[in-house]
Amino acid sequence: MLFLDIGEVAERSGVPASALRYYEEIGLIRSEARRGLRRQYDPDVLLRLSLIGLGKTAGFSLEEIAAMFGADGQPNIPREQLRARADDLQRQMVGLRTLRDALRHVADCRAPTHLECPSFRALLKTASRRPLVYRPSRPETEKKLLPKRRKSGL
Amino acid sequence: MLFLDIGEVAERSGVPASALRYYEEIGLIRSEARRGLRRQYDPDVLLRLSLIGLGKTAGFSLEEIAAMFGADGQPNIPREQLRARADDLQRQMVGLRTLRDALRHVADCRAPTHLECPSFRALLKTASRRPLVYRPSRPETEKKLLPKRRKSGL
DNA sequence: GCTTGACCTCAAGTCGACTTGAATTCGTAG
DNA sequence: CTACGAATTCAAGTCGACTTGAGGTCAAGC
Repeated sequence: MLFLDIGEVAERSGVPASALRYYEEIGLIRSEARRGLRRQYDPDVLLRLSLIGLGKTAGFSLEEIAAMFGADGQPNIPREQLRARADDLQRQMVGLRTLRDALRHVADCRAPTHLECPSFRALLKTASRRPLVYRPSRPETEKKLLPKRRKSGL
Repeated sequence: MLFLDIGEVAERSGVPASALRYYEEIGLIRSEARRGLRRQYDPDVLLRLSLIGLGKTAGFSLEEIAAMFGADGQPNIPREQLRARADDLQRQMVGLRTLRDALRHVADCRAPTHLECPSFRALLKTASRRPLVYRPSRPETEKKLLPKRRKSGL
């Protein structure tokens, strides 16, 4: 057989079997057949899982990642979306750099307490109330792009 | 009175009243008194909330933030912890920069599909299976540093 | 033929940081 | 005095991405 058992896929991809079943449930991957009860996966699923992993590290949600695969199963990522995400990352980095510098400054500051450090106080004014730690600009997701739970894989 | 109602604190700080009650429940802030049932806050709570906001944007969990306040209520942030977090941010930025560049490259790539783009394929090898999107190095948090739910504020 | 262990399904639990809702209690303005 | 609105408590719900557990099935090796 050219098919893989779920355990095989899990081992080779590093994605736990429970996650694989979950991915299938939400239609993110699929198994090609069953042997008895057991899912049989096309080895291609490994590439797909790499893509999914990449999407995740890039900060896409599973729902967004699912939308990036066309009906043919080929990844179909709009270049504009990639650029937009790159710009998100850029903005995130700028914020992180500011924060990093401020933290370092405060760590080295000689003021007796942090509260007396002027740059710490400045930081309080500026850095607060700004969500910095990864809040990707999700265009209004109208729910149900993915059916929450479905009976079987896609 | 020099005290503030919860609504006042909410308005001035931008933190919803429900969140303020939650913060109090977990011992992150406290109210000084009650007028009838109503919490009365010392105006100092506003500074404290700024600090909390800052901690959040820096990626600390509420639990970690709570640990940064000494028993006296003064913030007491170990400089080493600040440096460590700055280094976390640094690492996070490096990863983000790589990812950003890769995304831009792929967006501009002339290969017919992303899968045929060599740098995309390279990205699959390297970027995958590496948690990038903010997973701060939490030293083993042994649970129950903060009692999950407690009867009253600290 | 029997055991073993990998796999199955389905429901429920987890985590963090809150929000929401229902039922109730007050303080204050009219 | 009464109504109003702001607060209160407590339990439960939310979100995303899974994990866990109980109880059941099945293919392969001995």
